[in-house]
Amino acid sequence: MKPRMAEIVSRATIRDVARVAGVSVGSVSRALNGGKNVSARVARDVAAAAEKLGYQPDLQARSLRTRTTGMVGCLVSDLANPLYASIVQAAEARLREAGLLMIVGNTANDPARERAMVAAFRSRRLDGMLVAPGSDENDRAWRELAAGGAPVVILDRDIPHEEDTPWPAVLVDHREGARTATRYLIGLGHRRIALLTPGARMRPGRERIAGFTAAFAEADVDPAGALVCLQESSMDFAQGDALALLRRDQRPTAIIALGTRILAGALRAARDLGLSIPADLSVIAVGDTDLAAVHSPAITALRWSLEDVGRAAAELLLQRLRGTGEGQSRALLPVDLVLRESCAPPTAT
Amino acid sequence: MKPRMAEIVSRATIRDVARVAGVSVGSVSRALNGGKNVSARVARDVAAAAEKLGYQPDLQARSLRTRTTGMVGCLVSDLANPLYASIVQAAEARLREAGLLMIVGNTANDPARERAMVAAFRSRRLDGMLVAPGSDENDRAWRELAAGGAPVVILDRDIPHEEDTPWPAVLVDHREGARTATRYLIGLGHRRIALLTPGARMRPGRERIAGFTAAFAEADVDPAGALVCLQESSMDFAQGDALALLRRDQRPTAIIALGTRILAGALRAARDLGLSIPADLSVIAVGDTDLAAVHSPAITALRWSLEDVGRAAAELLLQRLRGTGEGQSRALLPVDLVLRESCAPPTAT
DNA sequence: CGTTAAATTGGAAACGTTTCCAATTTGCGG
DNA sequence: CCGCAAATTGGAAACGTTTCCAATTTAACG
Repeated sequence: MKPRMAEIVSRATIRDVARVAGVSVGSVSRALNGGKNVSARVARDVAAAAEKLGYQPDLQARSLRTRTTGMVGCLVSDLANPLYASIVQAAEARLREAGLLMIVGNTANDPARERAMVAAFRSRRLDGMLVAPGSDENDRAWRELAAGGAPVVILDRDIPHEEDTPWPAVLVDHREGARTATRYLIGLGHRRIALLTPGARMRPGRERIAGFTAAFAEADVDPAGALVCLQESSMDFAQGDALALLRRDQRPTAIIALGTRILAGALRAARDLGLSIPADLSVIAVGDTDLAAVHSPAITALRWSLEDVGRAAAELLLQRLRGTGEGQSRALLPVDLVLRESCAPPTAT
Repeated sequence: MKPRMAEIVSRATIRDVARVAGVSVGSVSRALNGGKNVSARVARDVAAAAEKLGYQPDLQARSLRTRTTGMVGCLVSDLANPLYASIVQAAEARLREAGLLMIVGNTANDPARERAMVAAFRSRRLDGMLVAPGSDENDRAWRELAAGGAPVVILDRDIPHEEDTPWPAVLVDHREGARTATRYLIGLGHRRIALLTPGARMRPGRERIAGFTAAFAEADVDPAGALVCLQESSMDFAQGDALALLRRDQRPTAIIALGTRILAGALRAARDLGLSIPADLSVIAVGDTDLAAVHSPAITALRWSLEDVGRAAAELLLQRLRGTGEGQSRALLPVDLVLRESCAPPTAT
């Protein structure tokens, strides 16, 4: 049954183009894609016919034949978190540039969801994946991932690998960042510093703790002053903990707090106790959020480029997809300390 | 060439399952999908074979046959903006629940990109789309969109429509929100109020301005006191404008400021001028961001549920996809005023 | 002009499904 | 046990591409 009326929505296929151009479908395909081995006459006629019919190839069908979908998946635990959102955005930008579409999935740190999404990605034959697993623990999902054959790039996580070939990954140097921040505070004279960060379950937290304690060790300061407080990433929770912390006899004179929620909780706790920043309490934010930049006083912060993370991840993935020379398989991005108004030497107590 | 070695990554196809189960491919398909018209024996054998081979159907191939991809597109102008990120996240959650994958695209308000993405979505035969265009102006992209035949849901925009059938859309009642906030300030005694919001180019801005002026009109207050300041969404810019505004002879005694950046600019300007909040200046935030909640004093804010927007949009789209009864085609979500500490009667000047 | 190599072309076979259709089997009532 | 309807089954035709292969045309060269 040939298309009859304009109202029929069914779109022009390559066969229609072939008919109109008076050539074979094979020639149309060659003319439109390769451009190689096709005479000027055919090229012209095919172009005209395609134009006339408004032909757009069905990429779905092409995928079936070429075994490549032009789509990559991206799995994060919390899309609404500006941290991830910026990374995803940057990666999407780079991938789109390369003609790829990005499929997002929110895992909410739920391993079951992670597995389900990985399965969905595999079933849809996605060309590759960007993933930021909710935990470093060895999840069945990541074995399946490896089994799939599609290249995978890990975002700021340490996924256990079997042989001596680590996963391609984009990492942020949280350890060095935390070390710098801590050293800075110690240099100002602080001896009791609290680090408020979520889970040691994941690489960023672990690295930060390592850097934090390393700074104490190398400055030869009593390590008892290094207070590591593991947090859930909720504002109320952080506020409660921070309150308890600041009410102690020997309260910390400085706080290093992650992200937006925990930082916010710490700031509120300080306010509730009438502690002024930086006179009574120094504060460093981990992650340069709007909140840190805009707060009064402006909060000194550890900053790394989320755009770079996303872009680097996309780049790494593209490299794998093209299979060109492998290049290097990991990127380690630097963390800077941007000095603002929230740190000062501790007042003698 | 049959698969020979385990190392060959090529996956089991339906034909392999058929061979192992000793039935035809048609039966396998029926057994695995419909389940209807299939004998117990075949069902058992097929299930066993599929299990044994680790068969997973190629959804790409299925799409070709069924003319449905199980994927929907989502186009926003700024994924990194928490406003959009939360909406996208909520929509993704609902869609995944329904077994659909979501493809995201960042348009950066660039009409060319919007068109390109729409074309890409069409070529990939996506089942539907969620879009938040960068402007309400009638863009060629939206005509193509309509032409595609796939259902489209608009996020908080007014896209011109031709006949009397408006686009399905999820809208937020910014007008009523702005009206409530303004009325509240007028009730406190304010007579000169500034509204800092970006572009009247898009529905939210337009609606806010309408609600703002409506509140002045209905309270019978001199409309000259309603100062609408159109803003770019940049902190520095907002700060400069706010400074100029607050240095006027008859400076506003209250400010309604959008989002994070503009609000931040306004707050900084107030601080620079030594105006204390709320004694010298009342402030209302449009959008309940972390900044508003955490600032000292905490900022009274207009709040609406981004999750609801995303979920409603997904729901509307699913409804269309299922073609069930059409239901209603637009949702209007409420805006609340959450009272905090940043508003007070103006001091006599 | 004749011969051979190179370039172009048409036709058909994939890719992995679903679904139609005809053929076969099963079930049931008499 | 027969006949007929219903249920099940196998085979093949799509879906819209790309790509292989053989056949044809064009080009090149002596």
